[in-house]
Amino acid sequence: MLKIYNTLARDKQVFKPIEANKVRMYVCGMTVYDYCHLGHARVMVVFDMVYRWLKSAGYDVTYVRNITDIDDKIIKRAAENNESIHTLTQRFIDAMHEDADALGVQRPDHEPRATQFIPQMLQMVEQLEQNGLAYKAADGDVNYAVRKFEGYGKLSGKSLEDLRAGERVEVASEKNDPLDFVLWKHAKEGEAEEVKWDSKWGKGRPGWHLECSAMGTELLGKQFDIHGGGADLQFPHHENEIAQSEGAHGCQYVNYWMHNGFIRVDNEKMSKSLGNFFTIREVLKKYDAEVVRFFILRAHYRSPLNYSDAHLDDAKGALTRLYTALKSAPADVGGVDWNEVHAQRFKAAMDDDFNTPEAVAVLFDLANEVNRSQSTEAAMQLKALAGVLGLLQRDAQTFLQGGSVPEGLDDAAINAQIEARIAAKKAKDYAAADRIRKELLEEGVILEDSAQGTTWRRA
RNA sequence: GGCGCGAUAGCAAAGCGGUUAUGCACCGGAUUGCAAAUCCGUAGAGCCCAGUUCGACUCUGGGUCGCGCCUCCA
Repeated sequence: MLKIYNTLARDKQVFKPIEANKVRMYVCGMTVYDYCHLGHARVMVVFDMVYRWLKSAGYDVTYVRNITDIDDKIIKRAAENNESIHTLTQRFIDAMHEDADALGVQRPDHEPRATQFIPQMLQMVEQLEQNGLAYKAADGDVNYAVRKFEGYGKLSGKSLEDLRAGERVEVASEKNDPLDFVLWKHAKEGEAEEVKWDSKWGKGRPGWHLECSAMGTELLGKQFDIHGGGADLQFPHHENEIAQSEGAHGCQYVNYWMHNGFIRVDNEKMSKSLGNFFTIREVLKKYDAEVVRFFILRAHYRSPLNYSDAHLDDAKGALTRLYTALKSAPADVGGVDWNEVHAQRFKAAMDDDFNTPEAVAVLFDLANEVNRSQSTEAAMQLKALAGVLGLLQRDAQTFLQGGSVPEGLDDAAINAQIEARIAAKKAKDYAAADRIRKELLEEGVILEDSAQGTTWRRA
């Protein structure tokens, strides 16, 4: 029985899908004006894990992760680069897919782009206007009248009074209430034609919050099961989505809200604005993508996760132990035997709000079992179980010999040295054998002797 | 200022009202020509102060500290 921590209830709740055996979930994706950083990697990997676990549990899952391809920052960046927003966003969408693929993130069932759902967005604004929740301001923007929506703040736990009390310095605004947010931004002079769409309120473009409500509704319906995103989206983004969708449709929007914790650097949130971010591709130059995925999954998705080379090194060492246990595992291991004791512990952990640290601990216990018993069944079970998390699916030797920086000596050179060392050992010339081993070690190659012969891996 | 989250061994990170989390590092042993890998074993924890309880790292209250949101942010 799966339990999910629902931000709306601030508690773990038993998961009950709207439609038996079907799950419809939506995750806020990227605004594509730059390369993805590690924080984006965490969202992608975490919800990929959720997606995989739901499917593994037998659900028919429809997973939507949107792409914001129209937004102030995109317009600004495109102007700076003197290129069209389409060229800009397409480039970063491609880059995002490369990063996601590297991290073993499965493609969502739908990746809607905001610019392809403008009619649905306008329709929603119209509905909100009819329901008395939207108004056109003097500056031409169409805003959402927050105070007219009962229940505003139910997700973030903020009341309108609290929000007003905590208000920051507000720029001069045409809003009826400073907390109102924009549904439709009027077009400004000098803006490219490609960022303007016609509407009954005049030319303009959609507000960010509106995009997700409209795309979610279009692809998943007025009410769906799970909505995810980073913890920073809880307010105002998700709060506003609720106001829009429930205000327009009059029914509950989402049943379970999930929010992942941040990646931190030196104990501070990694973000564009703080400038302390590392892009995924930057990190992948130094660390194997599976190490990064493992690093993310060995922490609970709601906990903060500090990024540093030391922690990545630690994750690499741990993953190496798991792969070492799989050295003689067959390539094709088949499915998981869910009746086996480790699998049951694994399932219990995953069903408890996706407790991947606990699930990973089970993997280590199973690795110990594999090493002790040399059982092929145990090895197959380990690989199959890890596969549920999108881990350990490569050939163990490939992983172990790949190393973080696949450069230096090539395989042939290493094997030649190993042969030379075997000859030296046969001749009882241990000084020569040790010298070869030491030289290889200096090249980052670690030798391991066993009854079956000598194998090597990269440090 | 308002709202929320967290504090676990050297580092990272979970569960649990009483019985080994787990990984890395450390110590002892097995194995090895010596290593590495592996196995066996030891050691090491729960921010502070109260309370509840036969018993609290785990529950309650109060502190302290850290982080996040209240503006675009995954």
